[in-house]
Amino acid sequence: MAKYLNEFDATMQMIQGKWKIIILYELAETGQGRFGELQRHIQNVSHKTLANQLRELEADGLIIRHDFETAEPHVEYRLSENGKSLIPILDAICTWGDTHVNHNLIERSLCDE
Amino acid sequence: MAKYLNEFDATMQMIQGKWKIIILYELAETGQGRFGELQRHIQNVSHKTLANQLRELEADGLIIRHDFETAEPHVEYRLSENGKSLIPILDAICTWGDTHVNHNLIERSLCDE
DNA sequence: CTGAATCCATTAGGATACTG
DNA sequence: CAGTATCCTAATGGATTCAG
Repeated sequence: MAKYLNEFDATMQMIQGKWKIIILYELAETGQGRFGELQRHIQNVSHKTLANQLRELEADGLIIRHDFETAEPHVEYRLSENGKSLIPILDAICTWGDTHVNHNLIERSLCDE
Repeated sequence: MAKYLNEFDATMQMIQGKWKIIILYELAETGQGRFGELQRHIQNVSHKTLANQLRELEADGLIIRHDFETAEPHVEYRLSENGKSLIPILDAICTWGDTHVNHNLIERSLCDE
């Protein structure tokens, strides 16, 4: 059962990162997006951080970067097949959180106020 | 689709942490374990870090801590129902990693050597 | 045995400015 | 527009020591 821990860690490395899943979902919904579009849609992400996360996602083979190499810089990102196959996993995590996490959060938020 | 991102983050917070999943799997396999047993079975984890991760898992409701309160300190940890319900998700992540990650890792390890 | 406290190294990520 | 470089802060986790 625990013999796939290396694969677990490798997968976690890929989806850990404050904005990576938001990026993946954004690309899953829109099909593709330019750097500036992503930055506008994903509020509060800094320029540098978005660039970092995109590079890591690309290095991990989850997204594909297409540089049009025109005079006016134009780059588009989209999900790779690997990236697409990850979406159901992300959905499963969201669903688990929705049914198991909320109550904990509510209890805690009462302590915070 | 992306409306559960808060739940995603909350779930990720719970399972991020260098040893948390190893702890969860260990408890899933053995049923329960004492602090010292966990430290022996999980090689390379420091005393403090194991204590930290156990406290966080307990605070998140994924494991249950039972203090026998005997003269000779005796504490056992086991999965809560929430913790058990998370195992299939972890398995799904492992399985995805097994079928999608390995090749990337192999390609990279060639670069490292 | 279990766990808390202190000190320290590493890393992620934000702010900003600069390049092509 | 897209990307890089520098500086800075907060959080993670390891080593060690102390306490019940």
